[in-house]
Amino acid sequence: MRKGDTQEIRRLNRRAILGYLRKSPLTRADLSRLTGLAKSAVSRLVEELLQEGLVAEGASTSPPLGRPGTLLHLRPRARFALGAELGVEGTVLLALDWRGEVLWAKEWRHPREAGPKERLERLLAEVWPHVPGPLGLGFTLPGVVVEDRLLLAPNLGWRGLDLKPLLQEFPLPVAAENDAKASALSEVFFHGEANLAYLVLSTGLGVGVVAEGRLLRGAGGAAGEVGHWLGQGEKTCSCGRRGCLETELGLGNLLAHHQALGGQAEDLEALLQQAKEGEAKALEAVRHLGEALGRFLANLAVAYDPALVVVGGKAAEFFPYLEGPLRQSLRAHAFLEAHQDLPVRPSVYGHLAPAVGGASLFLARFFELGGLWAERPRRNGGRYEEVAFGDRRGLGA
Amino acid sequence: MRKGDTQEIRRLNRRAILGYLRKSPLTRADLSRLTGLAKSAVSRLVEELLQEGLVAEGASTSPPLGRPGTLLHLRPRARFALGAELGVEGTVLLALDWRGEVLWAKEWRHPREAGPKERLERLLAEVWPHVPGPLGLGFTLPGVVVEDRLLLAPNLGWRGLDLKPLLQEFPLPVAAENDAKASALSEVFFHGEANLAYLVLSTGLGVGVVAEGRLLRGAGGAAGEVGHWLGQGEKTCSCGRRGCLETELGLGNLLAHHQALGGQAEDLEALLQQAKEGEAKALEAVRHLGEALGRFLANLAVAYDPALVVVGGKAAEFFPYLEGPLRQSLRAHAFLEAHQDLPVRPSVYGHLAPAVGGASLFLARFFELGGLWAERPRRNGGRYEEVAFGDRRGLGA
DNA sequence: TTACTTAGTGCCGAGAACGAACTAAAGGGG
DNA sequence: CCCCTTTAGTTCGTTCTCGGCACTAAGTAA
Repeated sequence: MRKGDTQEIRRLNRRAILGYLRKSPLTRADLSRLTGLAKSAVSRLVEELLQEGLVAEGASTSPPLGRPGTLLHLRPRARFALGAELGVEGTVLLALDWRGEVLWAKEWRHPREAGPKERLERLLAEVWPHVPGPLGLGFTLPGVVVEDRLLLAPNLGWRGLDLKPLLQEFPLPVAAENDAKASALSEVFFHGEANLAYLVLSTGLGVGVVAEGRLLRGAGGAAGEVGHWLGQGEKTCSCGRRGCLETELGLGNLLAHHQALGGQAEDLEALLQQAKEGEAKALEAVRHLGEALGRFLANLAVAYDPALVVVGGKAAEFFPYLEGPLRQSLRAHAFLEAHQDLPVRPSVYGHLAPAVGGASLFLARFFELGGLWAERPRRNGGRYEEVAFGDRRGLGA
Repeated sequence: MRKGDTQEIRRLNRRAILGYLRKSPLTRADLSRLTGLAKSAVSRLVEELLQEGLVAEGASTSPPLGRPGTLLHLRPRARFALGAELGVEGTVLLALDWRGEVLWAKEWRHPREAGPKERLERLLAEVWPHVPGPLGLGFTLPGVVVEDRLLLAPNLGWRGLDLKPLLQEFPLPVAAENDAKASALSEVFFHGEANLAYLVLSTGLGVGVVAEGRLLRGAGGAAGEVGHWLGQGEKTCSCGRRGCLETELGLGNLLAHHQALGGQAEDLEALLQQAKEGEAKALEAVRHLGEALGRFLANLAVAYDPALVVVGGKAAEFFPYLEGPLRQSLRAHAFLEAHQDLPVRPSVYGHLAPAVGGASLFLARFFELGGLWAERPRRNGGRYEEVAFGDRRGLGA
């Protein structure tokens, strides 16, 4: 239950101003109208933001009548964050500014058997040259993450891992998050849709859900692990159970199905190439997957009722071939009319998406705090606390 | 993006004080420590609340050392709300105070073919004698409700209904909500668990999810319509599609299964009676349902990751017989270890639960506003706006 | 040149919290 | 019996932030 004082009011109003400026340049008068704040209050806060170098003055407006205003805009690269993905294949590290622009990115592969300690130490070595500067480092894992603990990551073969000791080695604030959840957050942060589901479909299947602008984490960080919905199948999943949806929809099964049709593709890259060339069996296998995905999306739609579904992971590359059958199947299976034309689009960041999501953890937090970063530094040793808005605790807390 | 001024500070701090007092009586000094507010600020706000009759002074504490404090508590029945359920069978109307105590309740049945206009007019007639007084009337429907519009209620046979014109007839603030969502809210409001799923299982199946104290509604109010997840079945659902989970788990199918086993029960009441008497076929049918429910809950757990599942609807009455097989099945099918012992319990309000949920819409809102009810009366004609905390819009809005 | 319109600043008052000093009310020890 | 310690609660002056009004600034139109 958050208490209020004058500093809290200042934070709320700075947040509002930065939030509007993030979308487009505005004059002080515009901000006063939009926020409902008095012009004098806006002027004062803007003056503060100018001093801090977060905001800059730009061109003048030329209205049909009256004195022209001075447009204010956020200064590009005034603040940025690092993001990393610890994926099954390798690691991606990048820097991202508040506009979502990737300032630089670096990737490396790793031995199959590399453990968490080894991989995080390599990451630490890569991060060192870039501090100080970034707001923080957010990194993602393909598994269930809660409060810097990794409960289970079947596709990495890791489980029950307390990351805190490793994270304390880093010379800047660090946060860990599930890959789908972080990706979902980056979508809402950069594209503004407050209700969406971000599907990560590669070997595994997971979804990050944002509802009313807030990430749905659940009590133990496991919300959205829909790859482990039990279906009618009988195949054994990497989690050890049988019949998980992931065994049907995961791209491993796409390859297997293609081979069962008599297709010749040794990996997904080859299969994708064949689809691009119009090879019939490849297209048929993809069509089959798209149909199953459409049915799955119909279930996703009634579970979370998103206004948008973003497809990420390796499946995003197959999207042009998946899209048709997927939409047709979704239309046929949707519960509500509104879901028949549920917008579905591929992720824009490609394979960088999870790392972008990681960085957006800190960018989102920065704007949530109204840019008051230096003034409240490193509470809890700099651990990131919450990205979404408002109290995490609710009515009964 | 909410702005802040001094009134907002006051609201936040009144909300904090009322929130703590709602749980137990406390002295001013306790409140100061808990909220972090200065003693003087607490005294001033408490004085205000005493004047308004929301809070009263009670006994003195007798600490081992120092001056005794005066305990403060919320005055029972100082505020209350009306709640109603427009169910398939009939209508329930009740009054509920902030402690969750049902002040009075009234129920009536209605002709099968009664339409929304007819039923709401009857409700209006029953409500008239009780106004003014209540904070508002929240009523629930077994269907998809968004912003006072009922999109679809298969089990009522209603669809695409704009309730606003009907609701404007009421002489107090009115809000409509899905039955499972409202029930879920009442659970979090009265029992304090911020992450839970409230299952309504009768003829239909739906779930209300609360995550971090906020109701999960989705973009179109359809989140949690899990009764319409498509499974492997082939039975035709009331929604017109085939294979909805509801056709498997709905209690209609329980009765059918019992009959298929050779059981003799003409309705659920009779079946329940037989289960109570230990009749083998009844117990077997219920066991079968419990097993399927356990599997379903494993899926629900990975979808929303609640810390608690509450079972409501007619199924709550079967809970003693469902519980064993359900837990066994859940344990066998759970994805995470944490979900193996996911607490599952029946709703405490019995068949009044949805109406209690309706009333809790207004009670929750009242506390969210820090008890500033009369001061912000009837914006939008008294329409209830949001129950959950903070901005509904998020990062990108 | 003047009237009008809109942008932005300066100043003061209001509301709220904070903090320090103070009073109130208990128990315990000499 | 008095005084000391401890905790509860109040009073009062200070600080912070916004709101509102008056005012200046900078355009267009007549």
